[in-house]
Amino acid sequence: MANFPPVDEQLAYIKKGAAEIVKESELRSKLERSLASGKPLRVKAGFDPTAPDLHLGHTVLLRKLKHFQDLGHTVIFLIGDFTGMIGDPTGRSTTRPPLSREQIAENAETYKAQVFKILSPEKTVLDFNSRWFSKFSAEDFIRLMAKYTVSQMLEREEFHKRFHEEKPIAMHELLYPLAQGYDSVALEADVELGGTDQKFNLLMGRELQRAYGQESQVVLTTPILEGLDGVNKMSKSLGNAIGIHEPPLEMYGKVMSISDEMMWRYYELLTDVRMDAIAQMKADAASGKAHPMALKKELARSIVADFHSASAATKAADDWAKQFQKGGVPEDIEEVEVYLPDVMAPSDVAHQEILEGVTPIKLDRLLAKVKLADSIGDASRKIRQRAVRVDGELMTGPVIFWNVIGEPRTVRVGRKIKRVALTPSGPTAKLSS
RNA sequence: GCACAGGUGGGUGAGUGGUUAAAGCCAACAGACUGUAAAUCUGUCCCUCUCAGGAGGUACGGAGGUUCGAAUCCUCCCCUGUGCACCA
Repeated sequence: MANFPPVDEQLAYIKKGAAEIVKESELRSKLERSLASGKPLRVKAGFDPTAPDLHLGHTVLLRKLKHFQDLGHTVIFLIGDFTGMIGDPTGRSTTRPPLSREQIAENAETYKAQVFKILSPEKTVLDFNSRWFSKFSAEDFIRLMAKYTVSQMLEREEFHKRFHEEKPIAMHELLYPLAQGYDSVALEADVELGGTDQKFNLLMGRELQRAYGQESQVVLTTPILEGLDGVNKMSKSLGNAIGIHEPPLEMYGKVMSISDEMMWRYYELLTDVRMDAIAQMKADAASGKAHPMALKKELARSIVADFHSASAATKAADDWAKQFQKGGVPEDIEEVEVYLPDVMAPSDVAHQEILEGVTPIKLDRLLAKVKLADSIGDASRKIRQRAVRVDGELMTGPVIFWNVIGEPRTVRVGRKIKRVALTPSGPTAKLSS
């Protein structure tokens, strides 16, 4: 197991794409020791058990973890099932309900399925911080709290800001950084990885390790990836995320929707394209030598291929081109069935004769029913805004006529498309894709 | 516990008795433009019904009350922040 690359080589590999390393000199000496002893470094990263839906933003960190694995070190993937009960004070004050054993186990499985798309399962140690915290007594906690001071805690920007804005800070929120920091003590971590927004928590690990008589871990932060809006960090709750489990077409489309400016950052953080190659592309785009769209397509293809397959990526590219560039319809659209009586117009409204097999349908209800609109009112507005097409035909009124027996029809609202079939009876809410 | 300041739509933030479903801004959504993007312009942005002209129902922390009429006034309650608290 003692076949580590030379220290300088390792350092260079690790530094690529890292936002900050505290401290690099310590990392170097740790690597030197590891090389000499043949003992891999223990590299830790913690994850919140409440959000097992990973998105591309998380993969920036995972990629960096992978790099450590590539170098032969031990990666500890820590699920913060205990700290999850506290709730990370980063961001909004959404109180999180404690998770049950089953939920945690379930989420852990979900994590594994997603994370191992990037990390090597056999080189990854999966752990839970409830392993040590469930045995923590009130006394232990008081001892832990005694290691840190209130003013030190208030140095944290999040707390500092809220304190001065006279916003609430709950006691338990102060415990979060302490608990997370203690994880490093319990694991005797050599290195901890996290996003730059976690810097405070990561540094806490260093302080606490020292306080508990251990050598301090090295902290490596990774940049926070901006979401689709190009401004805020990618986050599911902000609705600007690309989930790694999303279908190829959706993923491809979302990547295509980022701004040209963001494209470089995505190239940098989400692909293995080298920095000089990215710089070259940037120059080509600026000089008109390469079309930004073509470069973005390549980016989208690469990302989809990472999480699905090369063939899925190619197909997504074709479908996407069909749907958005040629105004056509991709091959695999979600098909939904709608129970006819739910959307049938009252007979007195049908100011035309009902032909054989043709039924008047309330389009606004239909759109709301299949979730192409938020509500009936919303659907009604969309129709007025000339955003609704059925089988490519622009809809201008609330009532349409539908051949009940016919094939499913393609309903389009803006960029969203679904194939809708009516079922005359039996509320079979069948979904397929 | 006492005193003071606050609690408005997804976010911010106006509004202190009556065209206020509630300004402005942001976000979001749709249309035009485009390269799919960005920028720009236009429209929409609580729910339901509608013959698409409109009609009705909810909504400004919660519950009552005053009034022809309340987000706006009164009472009680809940929540947040700040100050007071010991040395008598």
